[in-house]
Amino acid sequence: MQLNQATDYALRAMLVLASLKPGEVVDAQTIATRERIPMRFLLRTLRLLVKAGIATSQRGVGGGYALARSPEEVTLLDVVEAVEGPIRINRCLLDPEYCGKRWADHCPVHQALAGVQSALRHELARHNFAELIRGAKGNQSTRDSRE
Amino acid sequence: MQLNQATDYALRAMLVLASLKPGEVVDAQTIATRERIPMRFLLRTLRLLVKAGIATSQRGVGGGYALARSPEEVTLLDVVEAVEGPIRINRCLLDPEYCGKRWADHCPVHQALAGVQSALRHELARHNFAELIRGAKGNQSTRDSRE
DNA sequence: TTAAAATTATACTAGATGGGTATAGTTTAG
DNA sequence: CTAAACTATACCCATCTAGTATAATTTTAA
Repeated sequence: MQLNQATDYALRAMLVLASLKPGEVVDAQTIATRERIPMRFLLRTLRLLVKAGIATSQRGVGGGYALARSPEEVTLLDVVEAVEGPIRINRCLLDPEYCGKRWADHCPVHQALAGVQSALRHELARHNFAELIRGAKGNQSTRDSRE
Repeated sequence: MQLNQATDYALRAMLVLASLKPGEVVDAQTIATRERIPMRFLLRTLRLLVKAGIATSQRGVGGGYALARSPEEVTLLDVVEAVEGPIRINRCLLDPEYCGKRWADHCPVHQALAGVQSALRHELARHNFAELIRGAKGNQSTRDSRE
């Protein structure tokens, strides 16, 4: 029940991209240094973001990366699913084969988890990168993560 | 971003325990057969539930497992954390060492993820086993998990 | 007091995943 | 045509996952 390291790096890289001035690009080495991310690992991760269509890349001299759309239009969910694939909280939600066969649709565990998964995805989709770069001050969620 | 198989088994085992009449116990073999769970794996998983204090066990002839409290008082969150340990969506939420050192508290990614994690835990805590055994009909969440 | 029914406690294993590195290739500006 | 950048695979090792194996302990009851 944890996001992997690539996703963490991707989120921080996206934060850098979201801060760029329009038309500007930033190269991977700069991101790697600023965010203390292993270069080769970052390159692979950035490719996932490009493939998912939330970042763009330009090769050659003076090339680099940028956001594919405005920061408001990119959410945490976009990044998480770009790196890790679609969120499936339980494999029975992905492959009905796992759902005990007998119940399929009317399994109460399945139903409850579907609701939780949906809530999780909505929560991730609520945060966009415009909000994030505006900064953490004035954050609407002050609840302790430990509660 | 997925619950592991042990958790899935635990949830289904707990569903069996929640259906017991007061004073009744059920042995692991019965659960394993009914829920198609590998016996030895189930035994280990049940031990986690016992250690976490949400199930009780009784050894010897006629022994077995039961809920430690009423079904209303056991939530999905209890089971998930009993099996997988505390939910930490990102390791930076667990170990500040990972949080880039420079920002610590004022990292916007950290803050947003803390909010998401909190929402996830609350959502898991909303579902208890009394509700689950009452059945999936009349479920309050009909949202498609794919949305 | 012994046998059988049950849980407990470790230890092990094959395969997958996670996090990272290496090597080689392609595009592009100048 | 060269250097700066991204692209594409392939590889590596440590940890995790899911499951199995072996042995011990507790309890009931014949």
